[in-house]
Amino acid sequence: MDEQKQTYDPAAIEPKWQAFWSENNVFRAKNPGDPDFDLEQPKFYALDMFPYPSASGLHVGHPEGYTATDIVSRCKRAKGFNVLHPMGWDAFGLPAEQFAIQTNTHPAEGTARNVDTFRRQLKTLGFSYDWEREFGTCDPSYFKWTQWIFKQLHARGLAYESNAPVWWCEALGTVLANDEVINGRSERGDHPCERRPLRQWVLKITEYAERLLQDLDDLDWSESLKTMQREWIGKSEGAEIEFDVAEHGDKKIRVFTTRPDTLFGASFMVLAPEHALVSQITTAAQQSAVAGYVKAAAAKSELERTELAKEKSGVWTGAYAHNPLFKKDDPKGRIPVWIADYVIVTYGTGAIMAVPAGDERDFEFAQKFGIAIPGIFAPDTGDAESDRAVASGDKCCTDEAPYAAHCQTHDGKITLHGLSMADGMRQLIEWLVAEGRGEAKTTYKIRDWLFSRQRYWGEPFPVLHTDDGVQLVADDQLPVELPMMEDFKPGGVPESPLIRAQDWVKTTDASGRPATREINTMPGAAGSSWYFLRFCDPNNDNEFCSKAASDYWLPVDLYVGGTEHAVGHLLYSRFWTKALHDDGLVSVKEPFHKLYNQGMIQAFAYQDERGAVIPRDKTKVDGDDVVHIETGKKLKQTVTKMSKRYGNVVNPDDIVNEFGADTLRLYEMYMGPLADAKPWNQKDVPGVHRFLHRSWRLAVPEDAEKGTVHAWLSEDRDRDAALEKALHRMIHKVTGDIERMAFNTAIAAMMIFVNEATKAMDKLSRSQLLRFAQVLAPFAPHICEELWHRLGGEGLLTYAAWPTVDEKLLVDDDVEIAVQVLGKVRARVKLPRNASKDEALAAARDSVASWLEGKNVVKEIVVPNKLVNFVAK
RNA sequence: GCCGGAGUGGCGGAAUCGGCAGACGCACUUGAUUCAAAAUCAAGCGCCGCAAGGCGUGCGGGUUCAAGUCCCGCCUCCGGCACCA
Repeated sequence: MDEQKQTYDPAAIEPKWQAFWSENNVFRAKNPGDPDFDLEQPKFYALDMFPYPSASGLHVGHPEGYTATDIVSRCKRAKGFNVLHPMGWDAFGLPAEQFAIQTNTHPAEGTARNVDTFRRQLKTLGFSYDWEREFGTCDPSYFKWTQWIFKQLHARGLAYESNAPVWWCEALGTVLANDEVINGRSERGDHPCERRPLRQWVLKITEYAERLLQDLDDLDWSESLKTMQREWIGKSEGAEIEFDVAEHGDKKIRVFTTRPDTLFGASFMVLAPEHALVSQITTAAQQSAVAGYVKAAAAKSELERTELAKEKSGVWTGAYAHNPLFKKDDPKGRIPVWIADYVIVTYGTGAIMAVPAGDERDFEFAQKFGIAIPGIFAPDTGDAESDRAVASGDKCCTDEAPYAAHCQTHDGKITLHGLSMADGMRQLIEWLVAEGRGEAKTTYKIRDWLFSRQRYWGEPFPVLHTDDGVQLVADDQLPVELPMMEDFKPGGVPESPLIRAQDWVKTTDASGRPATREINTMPGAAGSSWYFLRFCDPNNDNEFCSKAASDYWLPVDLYVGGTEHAVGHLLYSRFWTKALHDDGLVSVKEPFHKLYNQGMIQAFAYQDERGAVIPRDKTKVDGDDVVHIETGKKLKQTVTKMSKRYGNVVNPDDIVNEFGADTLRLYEMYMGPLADAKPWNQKDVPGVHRFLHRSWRLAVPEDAEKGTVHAWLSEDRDRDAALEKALHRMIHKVTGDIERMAFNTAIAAMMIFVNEATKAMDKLSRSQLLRFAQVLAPFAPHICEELWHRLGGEGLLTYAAWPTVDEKLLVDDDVEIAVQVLGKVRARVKLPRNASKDEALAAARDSVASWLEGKNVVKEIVVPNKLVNFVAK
């Protein structure tokens, strides 16, 4: 075949096997309809969050998750599964365009180059992807179907144009969705954003809010991620209640509350400053104060509004509302209407009833402005001072508390006293409904998905604007491709650069009438909302994905990636899947069954006594310490995110060049639990590299004259019983650990085996080494395929059946048990496995005789095959 | 403020069901090999103590024959949410 070196040489064997796998299409996944497809074979779909191909290339964080899914994929393949393990590129979007502007190139060019780099880097790592399924979201053959799906959403009324206020980011020259704006600043670039009413395309994700919430329960996702989605969806149950505005006959204020039962304690109302009623009900005397407050609130950025949240502010409108619990002419029901910026116009009805005795914010507000705080809860703490305060309303009581006796409707029909909170709410809502004053209501915080951007590098909408309104481009005209533009920079106006491509914009509709194209483009998350579906059937020109293919492959069995997509991509993908399901286009309701979040790979950094991180090139190692080169002062080790600024970024290419891909894969899996954040420690890398050398030496002699493999391995022979047991124990451990994604302990188990085998090297059999190579292969595939080949394993290791474990070999004949006196280990004794209780006690008592001398054993605990504990006084 | 997760040697981490804390790796120490170094191999390596022994999983209590693991109260760090009525 080729020149065979005797020492472990990853630089030679890794490219060799990568080429072999590629040329022979070893990792191709069979699809329904393929000639050799077998529907009986179980399937496994292992998916990575496909990367955004940035100009800086692969980061060590990428291979962390990719290695994890690759291990599972290779193991499943060996266990007889038909495995779908694809890779592609999330290639449309802002950063590519930003980079193109900076470097004065076209984003298509830069993206293609970056994709080439990523592909090359990933291929050197030996991932078992089915590269025939590769695509990028910016490929016309892909975004044709992204546009087609948009049409399906539009047909069902899930896509609409809106003029509502949206987040506009001047620096990025585009509008952004809620999940892309954090505290009023853009997630990407940290630029300030502001609310502006602009015509935009919006997707009606709110229609799916309840199902997106309910269906979370059955997913195998971490609780923290589910919590993030639940909080984002933000469901609240309660009621809407209608108040008349006094002296304004027909004017009514509707409020949303989660505690309608506390209506008895409502002593004022608050409208958001932007609320439509404000200008209508404000009295002449309050006109200027109210106008001033509204203006000031509008000028505040979102950030200022939340930052200044500590101190309540507000202005009285001069108007009064009437609490429907009281008779029309009862002055107790007459409560003032205020405006304040702690009430948010976009949530609920933008107006609240304020119950200072039951809500901390309302309490704070009432105290500051001297508004009445009517007590509505009965004392029950037993603490005199506290009880007095609760009863009089001097204390806010936000927990569930018994109602006061006077909580009774004016008609006497409802008395809350003695009821539970749930019953109180239910009865009061019933009363309000009967009175025509309100109804039960559920609200959600989630807003519809802002789906258009004023940028060039995205999917064009399949939309034409005509005098008659919006028309969708016919299916046979898809895809609508981007026009080639020299200058695609965003303009200063909130309008897409595509407006300058007038040749493209001006067109005709199907019947030849003049039309203009939609000039906004879709957001980056459009293409990533269904790529997992396309991977099932990526080369289909007639459908977005055949039903047979998606029925077979979906849902994704294992999805691995970072938490940064918790409320963006992961929610949008679930939404699109449900929408397509409702159209009968896919069978599943959820795309990702098991989701695993990898932790971030961090790096060590060094900080001075003030805590400032000193860049790596300004530090040096001095004995056991790391010191600042300029000052010579000792620095303290800390852990940070990898950052160019600190000079502690690790490039995977460097590791591959120095140690090989197998070492990189193994090291990243050995660092610690996949889900944990953990620091890269360059000093640990040679440790796993040594392990591979030791593994290699189990098979290959250093001296070429002694042969390709050790003489004793040339043919099979009797297996050494002790090694066979150690091997079975190891295989059992590794198999279970892969199943529970505990790769670090799996590797530790293999190290233990190699250590044992090294000590009795010439007792190893060929069969034992072949099986060892098989279980190591998912982690370090190249070295194992090479060992398999050299040892004369049948066919390719990749498709060799996973070794079986003989349960009988997992147990020893003798066990060592710990002997404790009063819970402290004082001796160990060796006993036959499953020795009787008496036998164990007798042996144990002898072993700790000196500890029991002069003492009275009052109790004896025997845990079979583990320990004996004497309780002696 | 609220909701999660975590805190174990010099470092990364292990302990899957309440049953021997520190697996495995790194670093370090000693020895073998070597002219020497690297590599490799062998041994040691939680803390205090000459030893016997004692102490030890963020802190303080508790349950238990037995607690890193369970309960109560705190501290610190990380992540998320945050005037959402």
